[in-house]
Amino acid sequence: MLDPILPFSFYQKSAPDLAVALLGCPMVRRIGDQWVGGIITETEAYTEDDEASHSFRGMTARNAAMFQKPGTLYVYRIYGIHFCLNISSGDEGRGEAVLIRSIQPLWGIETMRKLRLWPEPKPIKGLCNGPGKLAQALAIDLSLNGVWPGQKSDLQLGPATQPVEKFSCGPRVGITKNVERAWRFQASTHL
DNA sequence: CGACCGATTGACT
DNA sequence: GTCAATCGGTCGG
Repeated sequence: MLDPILPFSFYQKSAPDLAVALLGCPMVRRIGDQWVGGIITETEAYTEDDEASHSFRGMTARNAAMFQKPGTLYVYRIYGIHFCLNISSGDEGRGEAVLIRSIQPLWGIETMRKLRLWPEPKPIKGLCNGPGKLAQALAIDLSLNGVWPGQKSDLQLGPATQPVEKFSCGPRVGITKNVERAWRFQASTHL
């Protein structure tokens, strides 16, 4: 587990600001009595006025967590087979969130490898570098949807030990609307 | 109610 | 480069 964890006030930022602030932060997930995870390296921001966002057409049963208090986890199923992890941002009642796209795996790599069904040794690089892969490696599913990542939670985030000084912006991946909005953020240094 | 599509991935040509 | 896997939201009849 992490100590300290990110406080509520950390999440009280606009989605793009939070997306940048989360770069370099550790994220861990409890698997049995073990904690696995790594450092966040890539994020994307989504807001209510954004056609590419699930919250664009208002609150539904699926996206309700986006409108809950900052920090609340929003997990949804994509293409019927994968899960994506998001973190609610902005004020409560606003449908904003940050998609966690990639982490640098650091802790419990063997456990994550098993969860990803990797019998053979492969480059660690491909273990968590994508929202679906990340969710599989950390066993993220709908049981985490709506959860606030606190001290007692099975998923926790902490302040960056070594803040990210350089990052790049670019178009978000896999969307067809608002493609000109460069709200994908990637840490430049591999930490 | 049915058709279509999506904040993805991995296997295959 | 193409394509299937397969769930739930959205839109049209």
